[in-house]
Order: sequence, then C-alpha cells, then structure tokens
Amino acid sequence: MSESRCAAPVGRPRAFDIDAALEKALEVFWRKGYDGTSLADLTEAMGINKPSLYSTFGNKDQLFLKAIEVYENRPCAFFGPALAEPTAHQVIKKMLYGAAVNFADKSHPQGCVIIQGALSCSETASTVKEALMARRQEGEQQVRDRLARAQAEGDIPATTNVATLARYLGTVIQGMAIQANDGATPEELTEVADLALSAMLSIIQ
Amino acid sequence: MSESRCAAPVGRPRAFDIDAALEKALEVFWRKGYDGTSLADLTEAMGINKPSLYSTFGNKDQLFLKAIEVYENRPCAFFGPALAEPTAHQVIKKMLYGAAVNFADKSHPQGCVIIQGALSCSETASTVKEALMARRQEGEQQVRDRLARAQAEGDIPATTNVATLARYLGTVIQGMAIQANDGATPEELTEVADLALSAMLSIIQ
DNA sequence: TCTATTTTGTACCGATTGGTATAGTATTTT
DNA sequence: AAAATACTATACCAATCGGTACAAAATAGA
Repeated sequence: MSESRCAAPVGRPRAFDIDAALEKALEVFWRKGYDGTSLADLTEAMGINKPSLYSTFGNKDQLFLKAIEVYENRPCAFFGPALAEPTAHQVIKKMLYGAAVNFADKSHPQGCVIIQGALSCSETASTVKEALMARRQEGEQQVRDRLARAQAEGDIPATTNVATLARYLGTVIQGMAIQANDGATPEELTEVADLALSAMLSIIQ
Repeated sequence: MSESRCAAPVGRPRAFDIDAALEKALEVFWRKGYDGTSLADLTEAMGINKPSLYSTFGNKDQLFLKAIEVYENRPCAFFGPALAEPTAHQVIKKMLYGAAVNFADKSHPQGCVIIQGALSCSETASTVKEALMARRQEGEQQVRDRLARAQAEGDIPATTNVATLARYLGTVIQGMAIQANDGATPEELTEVADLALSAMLSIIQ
C-alpha cells in the first residue's frame, strides 16, 4: 500500500520550498532574460546552491521552462479567464485591460517574460527562445479559435477576418509589454487599451 | 596647410572598411541581442580581430551604440521621412506601413534592434539598455510633438489626446516588432497596420 | 543504533567571457 | 634609406560561464 503522494520521503529533507524557489527564479529570468541571467544570479535569488538547483530542476533551460509555467499560472493569470468570457466583446476587453494592468504592475518585473525572456538571444538560448515563440503563437491561436467560435455563434459578423483580429490583439498586447518595460503606468496602458478596444469593437459591431 | 579630412593617413593602412564592419556588427547584435552576442561572434562576422575592434570602436558597449546609429540611418530609415509627411494622416500611415514592411523584411534580421537589442538583460548591459529605452522614448516624443503640431494646424481635432495617440502608435509598432520575430510576413503586418490606421483615423477624423 | 537514502556545502572542472600586452608589418614622412 | 606612425596577429590575462564530483549531514526504516 504505497502512499500515492505526499508521503514522508526517505533521506535528508529538502531545505527549501520548490515553488518559492521557482518564483524567485522566474523573477530573475523575467527581469534579466535568459541570456542575461547567470547561475550565480539564480542560486543567490533562490537561496540554494548549484547542486540543489541541478538535482531539483535539471539545468538552466529546464529551470527556465518550469519558471514560465509558474508565470502562466500565477502572475499572468488574466489570459485564460479572459478567453472564458461569454462574448467576444468581453474576451477582448478582459484581455486588453488585463495586460495593461498586469504588465505595468510594480509588484513584479514589468512586461511579460514570455515576450521578453528570450527575444534576441544567443544560440545556447535557442531552445527556450523557440519554446517562448511557440507559447506566443499558441496564445494567438487560442484567441483566433475563440473569435472563430464567437463568429459561429453570430457574436462577430461573418465578414470579419478573425485571424487578422487575433493578430492585431496579439500585436497590441505585445507592444504593451515593451511600453511597460519603458515605464508606462497602468493608467497609460489602459488608455492604449481603450483605443485598441474601440478599434476592435467598431469591426465586430 | 593640414588636410581637413580624408588625407592619406600616416602609418599602416586599415585593412577593413569601418562602415562595412559596423553593418556586420549591427546584424549580429540585431539577431542575438547585446547579452547574446560575444566578442568572438563580432570579430568573426566583422572579419577582424579583437585588437582592431577595440582600437577602432572602443569596446562592446560603444560598438553597439555605433551599430544602432547605423541602424537608424540605414535599415530603419522609414521613421524620419514618415515624420516629415505633410499631414497627420500621412505621418501615421507611412509610419505603420513602413514598420510593417521593414520589420518583416527577410533581407536582414526581423524586428527592430532598438526594441529587442537589450530588453530584459544583465546588469552589464544596463548602459545600452538605457540608451535603447531613451531612443524609444525620444521616438515617441517626436511623434507626440508632430501630432501636437498637426493639432495646432487644425489637422487633428482639439479634443484629441495626442499623447495617448502617440503612445498607441508606439505600442502597435513595438508589437509589430515582436510579431516579425515570430515570423509574421509583411502582408500580415500590413493587415495589422490597416486596422491600427483605421482606428487612429476614426479619432483624428 | 545501524543502514539506506537523499540533500547540502565546498571545491572544482574545462570552456568562454570581455579585454590587453607585445611583437611584427605596412605605410608616410623625412 | 631611415625614422615615425598606425594597424594586425598571436598569445595571453583574470574573471566568469554552465555544470559536476565528492564528502558531510540529515532523515526514514529496520
């Protein structure tokens, strides 16, 4: 009758909290990017030493990938709920305002780690670069699918090109990440969101 | 009667063309970012060795700054002419379509080195990061000033907030840089530009 | 208490980082 | 031809890079 999980493990107990350490790692990657983050940066921020890091998380690449999973579930948790809104109008609105407020939030690094974590980078970062690119494209795909559903439901005119609409939404959100990096406030980004929203509403009626 | 310039200099002549070497350096920085680019990357691409690089360009920081000057004058030469257009409508249009075509141009790295060259980066890159941030903000300031002039000339309604309009334009252009990095084609970015343009036109009449 | 097991801290690995000293070479000036 | 000057090539520097070997330490089960 082996314990399914959470059994007291044999051996010396881990002296740190995996999730808390991951959040620290995320913050460093978010602020400095993959190339700009050293193992020393990570171990210092996480409060652990290199053997613990490697035995727990694999290597720098895998730690980065686990950190951005935390990012998607915690700091950037506006995306999924926005998609689940009942109307296209509300989906778009929640997404734009969510990004505006979240990207400029001063309680963590500004912008979005999925956008800026490994944009222009070395060859050694190509794995994580491609992972981030894939996530961005998947996000846009999800928006496209959601808008196509709205179109099928009669929520968006049949003449509207939802692919272009989704790409436009992605573009504005990605631009807001850069703006947040340059110090834009939540209020300033919300004004941008207002403008983008009215543009999209004029198209989906 | 000292020659004012271009006199045959004394000593062993330089074996490479400074401007051509700068263009090669720009391409590497553009593709890999400041942190992701090593001195070895640079010397290989430029076809020179390190002492030549250091005696001619100073150091990695200064080489980067000189490379982005080349960028502004050559590959990214749509910005200045767009500002010089006679009407706000034409300024905005030229800028959006210029970015759309330029950022996705496959004859050089995609996107914009001023946006992606040192976004999230190490502390050693903070000098160039701040230089890039300043250029972005100056660019937005120039757009804002140009739109304010258009407003004074009656080209834009007095009720329009030109600061928000300029920030929105900057946001869309910065977002298009990310889209270009993700493989968006000139046509796809032009569709985004179409949408952004119609949104702005509906505001400036 | 003893053994098995796991994590921790230190110390280390070769490779690479940005940057430079030095000697040799190619040119202009005298 | 000789001297002065400036660039090039090699070889090197300390520091840091990502990653690991190894032994001490801390726990569970017997």
